[in-house]
Amino acid sequence: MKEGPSIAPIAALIGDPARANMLTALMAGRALTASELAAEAGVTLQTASGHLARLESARLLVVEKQGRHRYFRLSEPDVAQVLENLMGIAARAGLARVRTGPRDHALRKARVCYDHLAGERGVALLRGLDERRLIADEGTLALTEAGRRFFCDFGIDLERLERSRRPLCRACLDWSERRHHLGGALGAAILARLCDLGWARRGADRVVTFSPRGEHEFARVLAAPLS
Amino acid sequence: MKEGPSIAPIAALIGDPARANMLTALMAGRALTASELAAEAGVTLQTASGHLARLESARLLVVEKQGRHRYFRLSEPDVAQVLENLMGIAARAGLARVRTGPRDHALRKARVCYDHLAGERGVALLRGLDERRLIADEGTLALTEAGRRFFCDFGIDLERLERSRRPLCRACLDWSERRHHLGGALGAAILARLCDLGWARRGADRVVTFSPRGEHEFARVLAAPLS
DNA sequence: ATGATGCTTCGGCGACGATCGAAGCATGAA
DNA sequence: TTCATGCTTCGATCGTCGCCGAAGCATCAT
Repeated sequence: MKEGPSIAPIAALIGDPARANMLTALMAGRALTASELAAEAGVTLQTASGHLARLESARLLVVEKQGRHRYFRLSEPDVAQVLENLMGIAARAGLARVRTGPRDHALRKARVCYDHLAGERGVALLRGLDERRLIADEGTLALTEAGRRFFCDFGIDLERLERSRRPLCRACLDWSERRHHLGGALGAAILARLCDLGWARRGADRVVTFSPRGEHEFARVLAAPLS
Repeated sequence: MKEGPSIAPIAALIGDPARANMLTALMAGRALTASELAAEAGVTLQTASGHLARLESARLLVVEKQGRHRYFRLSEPDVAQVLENLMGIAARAGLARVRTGPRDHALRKARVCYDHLAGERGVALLRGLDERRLIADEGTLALTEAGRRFFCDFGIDLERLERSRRPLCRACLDWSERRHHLGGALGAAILARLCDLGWARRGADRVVTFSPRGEHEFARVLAAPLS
């Protein structure tokens, strides 16, 4: 009846539990096969196949064929962003999952949000960069001169990041902490570097685990103490 | 089966056409009555009543009673942001509304995105502020010293804005332009000031119309030429 | 070839939920 | 009080869509 693109079909697509589970699983940033996604969603393969076809034709997912496998991943970062935003709203509405096991604790501590660090550690990272004046948070985020030097030393190729179309720093709202963590190209690069250095490791799911030494170094040079 | 808040119920709520129409109507930032929303959605009053009750209990909407009327509005800016993000995805999926009338053109030109300016003019505004070095866009947005002085002269109380919890500048993705426009507290304040000055006027729907003089002044002191 | 694996298509079943008519309950006006 | 308006609740209907079993295609291995 009105104007603008119609959001209902897209939202309805996300609104089915099986599809939502698949999309959530893909927020870890890895590409998964149809069978894996069927298991994640708790449905049979033929049901999952139908769902995936619909998600793909709506361009929420893109597919890559490799032999007999079909690997699915989220098509664009903004899809991940919508999902993360929805989690924030769901958390406020009190729609936490019933099964809140030990993994849930690990998730709140440190997890992958599409391709950057989220959870307690993600929030501590942003606060640490702010307190160290490596990033200026004047309502929004910008790299300082000191920050520029620091990240070059830290082993991140800023020039390459800036040539991409993606924003360098982006404040991303954390559903578990209700505060911002660092997204954008820099956020992704930092997580990648943490893994390269062996300070952290990305698990099969979205959980990020720190090594003892990594935890120590992370707190020393990057993060703020937990508040 | 997994972890984190479950997004499916929230997305399903947005995924019904009637509810989506109501939410879209509320993106204009005004509070509307149940009857008005029923008309927007094209359903009877009793159907709308049920929808609204569900949207409220999920905290997507808040209600305010005034006499025999119940005024509904979006509960938080992040709800509006999810809706705008969904529009972006829907636009990419090619789900434009069938009825693309003259109002659609007006909407693409200038519209309200929750409480700030969007559309061609909104994008031109952000680009103009950037080119004039009033806002620094180093991957993300921050007010410069020159910008701080400018907006004080322009009649915006920056100190008040900064005391609020809301971010001052925020890049908001525009579904029609596929580029960023300015949101956040400053974005909202600028739109309000444009209306105070008589340069622009907010219509009953989301359309923003500029006066001839307002259009001229807007282009002179704020916006960039249309690219 | 033969079989195994990964995935898709088809058909039918079942359930959830969107819808509206009718009745009920408030609030405000005369 | 009496009536009108705005909204909610109830009950019943009906369409849509998610689901799985079974069969059909691909691709790869032997």
